[in-house]
Amino acid sequence: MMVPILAAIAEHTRLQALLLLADGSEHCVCELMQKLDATQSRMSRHMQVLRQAGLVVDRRDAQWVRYRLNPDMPPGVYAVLKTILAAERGERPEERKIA
Amino acid sequence: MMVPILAAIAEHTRLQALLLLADGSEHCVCELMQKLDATQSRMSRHMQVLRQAGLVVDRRDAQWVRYRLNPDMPPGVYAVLKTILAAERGERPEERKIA
DNA sequence: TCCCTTCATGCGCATCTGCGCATATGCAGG
DNA sequence: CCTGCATATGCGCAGATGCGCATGAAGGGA
Repeated sequence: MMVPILAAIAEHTRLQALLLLADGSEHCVCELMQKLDATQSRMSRHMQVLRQAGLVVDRRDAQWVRYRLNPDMPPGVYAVLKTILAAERGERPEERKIA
Repeated sequence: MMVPILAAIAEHTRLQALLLLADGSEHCVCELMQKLDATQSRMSRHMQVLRQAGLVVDRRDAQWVRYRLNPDMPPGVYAVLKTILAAERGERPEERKIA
């Protein structure tokens, strides 16, 4: 079940976009493409991938499309995303055994 | 930093192999290929990908090569792997906020 | 209605990925 | 040595992926 989700996250621009969206607020494509130095079509397509993976949701707001983390993300997926973003930021995880 | 690691995990056979290795013990390629219904070359190559990603280590033992989880995996990577495997197993994560 | 901004998408291309097939390599036993 | 088992790897191929370019579609304002 996790493979498509992981594949969606396993790309630099998409992971950076998720880091930006992890502040909990909405971000339009134009903001994301500026902050991540991506062309418009590239950014748009990456957001489609994240949307199809169920990681983000979008909302029309006048001529903008606002993206945010999917608030209905399954708990397991949410935990995975949180852990990945923390690791990407270089944060220290809490201790625990693997098995 | 996480993208190459996530890309390594984001493939069905490799994720299943990691689930088997997560019992903490060593497994030879012949065992993995049988349990995962994979051909020999396919299994061998997948294990190379996991090894190059730093997720597993291998050891020669007579004519076998024993694979196990990399005991020197960075804590952040270890936490990510643990969370992904738990999610793949359908386990419930502990609660926490994302940002 | 016309124009501008924002975003999505069809198309073609270069590259990457995963695979099977065949072959090479490493090791043990006779 | 020679044979057999376990594993790695060169090769070529089919499909997937990421990209730029151009265009379409949706909405706002004069």
